[in-house]
Amino acid sequence: MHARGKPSIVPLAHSPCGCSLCPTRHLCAAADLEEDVLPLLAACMRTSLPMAKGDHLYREGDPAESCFVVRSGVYKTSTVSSSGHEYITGFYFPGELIGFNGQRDGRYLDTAIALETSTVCRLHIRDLPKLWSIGGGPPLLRMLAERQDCATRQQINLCQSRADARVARFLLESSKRMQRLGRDSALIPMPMSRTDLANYLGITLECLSRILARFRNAGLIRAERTEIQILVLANLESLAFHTS
Amino acid sequence: MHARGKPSIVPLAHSPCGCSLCPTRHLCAAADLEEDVLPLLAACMRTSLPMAKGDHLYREGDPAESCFVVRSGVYKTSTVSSSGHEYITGFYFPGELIGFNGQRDGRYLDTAIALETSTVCRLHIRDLPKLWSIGGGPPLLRMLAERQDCATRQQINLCQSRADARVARFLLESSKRMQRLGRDSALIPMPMSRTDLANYLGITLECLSRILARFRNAGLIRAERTEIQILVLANLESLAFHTS
DNA sequence: CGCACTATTGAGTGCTGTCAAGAACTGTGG
DNA sequence: CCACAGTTCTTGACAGCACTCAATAGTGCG
Repeated sequence: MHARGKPSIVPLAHSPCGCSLCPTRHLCAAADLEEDVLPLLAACMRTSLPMAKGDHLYREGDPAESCFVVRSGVYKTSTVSSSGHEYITGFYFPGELIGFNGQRDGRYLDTAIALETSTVCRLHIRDLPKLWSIGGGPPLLRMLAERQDCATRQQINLCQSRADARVARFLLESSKRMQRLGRDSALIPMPMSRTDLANYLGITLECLSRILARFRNAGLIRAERTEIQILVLANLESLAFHTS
Repeated sequence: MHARGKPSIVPLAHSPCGCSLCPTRHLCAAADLEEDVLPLLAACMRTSLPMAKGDHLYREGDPAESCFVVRSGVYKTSTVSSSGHEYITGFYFPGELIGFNGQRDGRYLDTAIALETSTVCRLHIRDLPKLWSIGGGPPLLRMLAERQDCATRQQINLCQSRADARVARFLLESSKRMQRLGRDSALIPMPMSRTDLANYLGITLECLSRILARFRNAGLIRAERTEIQILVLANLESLAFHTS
């Protein structure tokens, strides 16, 4: 139940981050701030050393002294119910906030794990006043609202009883994410296992596998182990919003 | 599609709120602040006049200049997908934050409607710095994290494919809410229609009706139109977490 | 190259969605 | 207080889809 697959807990040592030079600064709070404020923002944050696939950023129940913004790579969060079942609650790409739920009662409510070599920018909670004083308040709130919206969209997706609609919507959602990152919006990276994705989508592994096969046979996608290419966006969209 | 059932848009006129006298002050940000700071908190907020059942607090797409804390009554939020289908995204009881998603891009992402005679405390976004300066920052963040957690829990609930488990978990979740409000945790108010609840739970109206009947026949609950009484909590819990 | 893990494919059962009808409730007006 | 109409909720029958169990194929790693 308490799978301590890797030794390292919580982030690694942190080096100061040069927001001005960060290739992903247009994705996080830095996007809302003037160029000359970025050094001040950098003084509030610390960039982690690269974390390896499978490393824990934090664990459910750990004291929550920080929240994080993904700088590179991908993370997943999961939580364990009282019945012992594990639920994947989200995937996080660069520019996305992670670990804020710890502010509810001072302890993280989920576990965050890197899905590939990844880095985060760490914001210590005690530095929040400093962040606020340099005008970082509104951008932080914007990112919080974004995270909220992401959860709500997934909530809506899960209300669709049809499994193929869920998968289609996941692909469309991912496509928008890639577009936001300035990447090819037709090329969806799949760093997570099929098991994790099925769990996240509330369907079984077998069902997901079948649906991907169906999509592939219909010529809608080209599905590989670690990435999916969208070939016919329109058909995917009609599937995603098909009532019934 | 654009159902303007009621004339009044956004809140009604606001009167200053006396947080010190508020019967629900231990549920919102006021709970984290010292007694002598409450007048300062009150200066940041405005309490609405009572809103009638069916009144809109705000509508999807409206400019988002405020967020709200429910002071009394119940609200629901809903959003309309591109296909025109409506989704109920949440129910909000006293002390719960609502309308914050508007901070993502300055416009509300959902529509909020009162389910019974209700009031809210309004926080204007331009007053956020003032709120922060009196120490209201951390409590606000706590409430944001709470809202986030609520969405995540619902997301997890919807991952359960079994409809009876979803209903059982909704009842348990509601029970905890009542406990938090200091009410009878076995008495779940149902101000929403069965249609809205089924929508929220991602099942059909008929299925929800059948499950409630099944629970009732099994002696687990006493189901009325506007409230449900939990009779055997343990059995409900075993249903909620029954794997499969 | 062999092993362990992950992913795909197949067959059968059960639950939920759909369609349809009937019952109960709500609010209005006499 | 009652009658009535509209809405909301409950119950029934059937079909389709996703889950379960089971076996096979593929992948990554030592």
